[in-house]
Amino acid sequence: MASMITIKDIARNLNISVATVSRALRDTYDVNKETREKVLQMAKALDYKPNVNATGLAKGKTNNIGIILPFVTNYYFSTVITGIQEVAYSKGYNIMLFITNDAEEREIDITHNLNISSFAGFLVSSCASSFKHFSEITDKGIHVVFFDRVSPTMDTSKVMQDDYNGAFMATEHLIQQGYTRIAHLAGPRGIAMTEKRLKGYQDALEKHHLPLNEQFIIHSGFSQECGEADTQILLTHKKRPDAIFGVNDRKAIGAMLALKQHNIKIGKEIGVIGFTNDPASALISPSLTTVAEPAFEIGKISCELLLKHITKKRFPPEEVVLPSTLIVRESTVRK
Amino acid sequence: MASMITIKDIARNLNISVATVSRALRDTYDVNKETREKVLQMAKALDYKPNVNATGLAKGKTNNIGIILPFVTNYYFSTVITGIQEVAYSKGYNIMLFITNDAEEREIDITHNLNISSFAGFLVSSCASSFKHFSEITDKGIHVVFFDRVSPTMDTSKVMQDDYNGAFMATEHLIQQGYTRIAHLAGPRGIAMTEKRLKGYQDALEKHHLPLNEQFIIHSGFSQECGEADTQILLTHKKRPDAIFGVNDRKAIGAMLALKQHNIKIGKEIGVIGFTNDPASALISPSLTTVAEPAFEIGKISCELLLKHITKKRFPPEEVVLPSTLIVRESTVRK
DNA sequence: GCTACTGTCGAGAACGTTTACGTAATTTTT
DNA sequence: AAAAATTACGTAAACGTTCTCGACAGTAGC
Repeated sequence: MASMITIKDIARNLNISVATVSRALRDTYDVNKETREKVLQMAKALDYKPNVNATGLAKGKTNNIGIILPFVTNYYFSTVITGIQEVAYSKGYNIMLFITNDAEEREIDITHNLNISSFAGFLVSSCASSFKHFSEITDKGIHVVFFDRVSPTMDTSKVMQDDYNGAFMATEHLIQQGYTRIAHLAGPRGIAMTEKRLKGYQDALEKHHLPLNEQFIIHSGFSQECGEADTQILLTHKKRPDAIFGVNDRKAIGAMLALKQHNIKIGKEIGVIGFTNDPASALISPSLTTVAEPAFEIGKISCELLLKHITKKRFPPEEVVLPSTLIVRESTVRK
Repeated sequence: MASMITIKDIARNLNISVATVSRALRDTYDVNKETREKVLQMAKALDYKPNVNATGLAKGKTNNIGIILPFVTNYYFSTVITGIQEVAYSKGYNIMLFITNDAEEREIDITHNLNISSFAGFLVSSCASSFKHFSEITDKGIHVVFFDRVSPTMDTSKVMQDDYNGAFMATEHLIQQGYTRIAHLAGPRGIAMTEKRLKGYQDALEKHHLPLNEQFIIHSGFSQECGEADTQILLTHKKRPDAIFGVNDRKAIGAMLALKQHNIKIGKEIGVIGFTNDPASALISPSLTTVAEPAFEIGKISCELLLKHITKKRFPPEEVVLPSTLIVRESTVRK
């Protein structure tokens, strides 16, 4: 246990009280600028760093923000984290990372084991179907901002990409390319994001008077393996789809792998489109058409909103929907 | 400020002292098992969660481990984090994330602004050339374990993949495939990892009596863009290389993109090999031969070592080198 | 010369825990 | 039956801050 420099050391060296040192270090009021100078100088000389535990205890709040999300090993979430970290760092907040592995029990376990009062707030992308464990947090006055996989019911700020319009654009793009039998590899049921993308897909079909084939909609997890397996199922139908819209790039890439196994020409025979703009989508061949999500922006804005909730007394919840943009590549060109 | 349940509430409800409650909650000694039962029951009933700031203050230590690394948006680091998080979570430790953006000043800034005594230890992959800011941490008795980009001089535990043998294997594989003019897209100078992979490359050439061409070794950053730019330079040489060994997959992928621009057949005309086994390496076409790093294992073992340092009084530093394995794909097959 | 400020500072309680020490009650030893 | 040891618990200090009260100058107003 290294004996750290404390406020007392500064006080003793300067022959003043700890109260004055504390004020000099933080406020500017009620302290002579000369003594303030001396304190700051001494603090620097001794390389004083405030003890965050003591500060947290005394003030009843900290500079920690907790991030709770399913994974960190994918482009979208890791980029969101980078965005969050960018603003958190610049404002002097530290981030604490909690990974749920996309398992609801783990998510609940994490929130229940947490001493939530030692957090300034939480940024979360939930994999749960119920949000009770989060309302327990907001009930105690700790702010939560959701991103991506948001709670449809809770009255908090939420930040997300435009899932509905992105899916609509994706589907409409396929239609405009001449595909008519469009399947959708959807996400797990009950997640708002899944439903919005599904709705965008359905509405685009309806707008263009294309029939809605229930067999062409398969719900499963978000992984590449799910996309691959689901596509194998789609290919068993007597009347195959001629295009596949993946709820995300990984499922779309899984679909492409399955198609390649069957020697089906991607684009020409069956079009494929994804969602995310994972760097891999540009590298795979044929390159994958996709809908880009502004992941970094989402992280940045989520964190900014959370900090506003933390610092402003009354700041009403906001819902921010960031535009998604279509990126056309090779996997949806017909000729 | 939500009034949280404290140890005092339990004590008052049970008509006992806070000391007894504290002991009942933590130790088993010096407390009757009946009262202990009652305390645990009451704690559960009140949904008591210990205040980590108070505990940290009183005990002079915490359960926070800090992770300091260059990026989070790539396969390797995000997988390492997942490994770290796996063991940290199971042992009740929380992880605090610091991203340096691969900038030395930022790394130094982070360590200097930290109240390091509020951490149990640090897990770091450094982008710095000097390690003074880390020895300042270990000098205060806080443990640091390096992974991947380790300090060559500091006496701490270190965990890394076998960079030398991996690079040696990669180069030898190219030689065995019949490539003779092998270039190396190296990492930044001064980083131990860069030097080890470079040495493996050089030694493999030497073993097989191939000339070492200084023009075929280019040092630059770790990004895909660097790999692409460096390859453009390589292609201007009168006598081009017939194979390229990238210090990591991203640079190798950058090389592939450059080669594609020149309509050079990858594999047949110029072989390409990477290092990491980024998922993208399997998706790009032709698929990229690479040397796989056990990223998850590295995270897991790093964290385990750190926890041993934290919990055991005298636990001497260990250096763990995990084997790298060659994964042969299409980018290095000649015919 | 008296009151009323204003500016600067210190004393001390408080935040929620842990822990060294003391003590009373009980049990064991002799 | 007295002495010693053990068990179970409480008291209070400590951890490093913050913050509410004053205290005490000095200044200004009358």
